[in-house]
Amino acid sequence: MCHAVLKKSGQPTMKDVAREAGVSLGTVSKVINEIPVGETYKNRVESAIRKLGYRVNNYARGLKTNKTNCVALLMPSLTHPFFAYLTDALTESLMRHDYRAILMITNYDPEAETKCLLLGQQNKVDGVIALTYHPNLDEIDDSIPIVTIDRHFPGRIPCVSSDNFRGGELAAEKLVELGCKKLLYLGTGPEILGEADKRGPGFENACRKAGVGYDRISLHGGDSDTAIFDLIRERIKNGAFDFDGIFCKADWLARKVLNLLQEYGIQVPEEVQIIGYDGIIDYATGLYPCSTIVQPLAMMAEAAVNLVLHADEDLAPVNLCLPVTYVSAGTTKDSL
Amino acid sequence: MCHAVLKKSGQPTMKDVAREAGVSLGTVSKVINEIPVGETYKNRVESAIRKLGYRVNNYARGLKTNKTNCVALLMPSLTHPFFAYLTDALTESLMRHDYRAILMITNYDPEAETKCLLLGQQNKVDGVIALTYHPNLDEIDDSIPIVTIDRHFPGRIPCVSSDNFRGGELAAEKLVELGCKKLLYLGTGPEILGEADKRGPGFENACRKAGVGYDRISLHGGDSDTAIFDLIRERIKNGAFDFDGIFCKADWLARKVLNLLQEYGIQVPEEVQIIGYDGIIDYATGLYPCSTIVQPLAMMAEAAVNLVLHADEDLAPVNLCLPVTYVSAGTTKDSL
DNA sequence: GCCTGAGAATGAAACGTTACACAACTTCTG
DNA sequence: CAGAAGTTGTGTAACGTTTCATTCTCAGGC
Repeated sequence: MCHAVLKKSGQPTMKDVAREAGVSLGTVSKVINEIPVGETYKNRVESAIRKLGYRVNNYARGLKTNKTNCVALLMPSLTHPFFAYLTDALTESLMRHDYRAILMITNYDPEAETKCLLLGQQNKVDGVIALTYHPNLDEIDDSIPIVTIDRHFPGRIPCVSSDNFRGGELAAEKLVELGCKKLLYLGTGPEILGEADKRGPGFENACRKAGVGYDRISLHGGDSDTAIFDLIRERIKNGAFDFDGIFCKADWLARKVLNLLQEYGIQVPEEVQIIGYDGIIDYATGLYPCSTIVQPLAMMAEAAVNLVLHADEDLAPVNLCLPVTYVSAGTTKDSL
Repeated sequence: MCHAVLKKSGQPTMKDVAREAGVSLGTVSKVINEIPVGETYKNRVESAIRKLGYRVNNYARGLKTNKTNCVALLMPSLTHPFFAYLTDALTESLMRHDYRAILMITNYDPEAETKCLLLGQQNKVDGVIALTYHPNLDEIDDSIPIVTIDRHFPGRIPCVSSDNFRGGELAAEKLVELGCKKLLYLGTGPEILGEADKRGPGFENACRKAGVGYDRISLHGGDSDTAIFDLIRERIKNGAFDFDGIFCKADWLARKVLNLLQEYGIQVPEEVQIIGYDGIIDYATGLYPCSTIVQPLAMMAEAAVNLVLHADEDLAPVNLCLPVTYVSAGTTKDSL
């Protein structure tokens, strides 16, 4: 019924709407951007938009306004549940704010991280939320705001993380409270690279404060490093495994250790209690995988999004540590 | 040392490069797009680009060429490991092809699905890869190619999935081969909505062919439907649970059923054998969560990306079912 | 030596928006 | 009722690219 004038091809543009409504381009623009405009004009434009099925072309708009409503998300991988859940929360938060998420997977590769950061700039994203390891920030100019998660870079790049130090403390406090006499930390070495590495110092701090003995076994490679398990096996065989409480830097690690101990007939939590970190509820079982320190995932995502979207206002605290909580779930005596 | 002429603000543009190199805009464009150009000119332009740190503005380019090198990814959620792994694979595949992934989370909400599809059009993505349930396709014009995963819509929208029917058959065949006499399928009802629902018919087909008895208990709500577990409990209590082989529509369901059976002291795999579907290796344990039918995730991602990027050439088979494999992992007798 | 044609760089016109200066019209005010 | 002030819509110039018709240059052929 409504035979619009044949266009060469493709979607209708503002020009078509203006012609259809018998108004100027500027008026159409105002209606679209919700700038007050006379009632009659507004109605005419709106019905023309409906009739033609007009939709704003975000690329033209982005070119003109230099604002794209896109944020790049840099993640090492989505196979790690923490990253997957975080990405889910970040994306949903961005969408609520009427932003789009451009997802980039870096595979823990510094070169890829740098490349993605540059790609973000080229794509004119309004900001970047990055969970990275060693990007080369020298190559990145400061034309777009960057917010990191779990990684505090020198300079003024804001960082969002859970309160890792406090999380470590909390784990130690709980284990002591539950009767442990000799504790073990399984995590990264003493050198602090990311915020997550502060779990160890927090743990050790609380151990000292409580006057309880502790030791550490360090993962040196990435998550695929298995040397740590051989070390534990060794100690168990030699009778040198005299710990009754273990804090693991992540839940997946806690699960692996749990399996390993059970392999040797060591009862958890009766003989050894284990606390992990992350607190991602397992999709399969609907349960926490182990007793754990829970990161406030939704809060972290929301905070990161807010920081990156309001980066210009720079009333931002540079390093945001959000509160963690302890949850008992099977690998500590309080869950019996 | 190199004091470039002060620009009003922001990144250098092609115009700046042209001025710096003493050539025309067109020449710069050619160099950038790798269109042959005289050696001297090329060198002059390239060093000007390096000197100024010029980067293409993808928004200007997109406006002009109507090609954005972006593909929208519609996912219900990233908390389901299958979706997370799939998104990971899709994103990596897209990046290899020099495309960006715009991630959209729909939360299984048809309205959100429709909205995201429209948003994709407005954002001028070059295509959409969608794992959706009930979007309102009427509102979507065919200005951009859509490829679905696990969901075959009437019309000419190509669909990529694992060979769900064959997967169901395979599960039944294996259970029979391992000595099962009475089988059970836990999955969706007989109505086929998505490709995944064909696991049931495949299973039943193989059961009939093998002449072995089978039954079905259907999940009616989404993954959060717990009625099915009550039903199983009921049957166990009544002594009406006489199955020795169960095929579950997903690994997470198999895990839950496994836990439930163990709760009642039923031995797996000795008394009852279980096979799931998906085959996502658990990050925590590094193992398959149960004996399972493995979907060819990487292949599916690659296929979906190829289909969406070459949609115009339309030599595309409309419904692509990729081969599945069986893996034994603890819940069947062949893993003892 | 003139003409033709190939090859190569140029310059202007888009692409679909927004923003701003301006014009046209109301509405007050004294 | 003239003029100022306030509204409200119009038209045009960008934004940073690509594209294509055009111009320029230089050989080669007759």
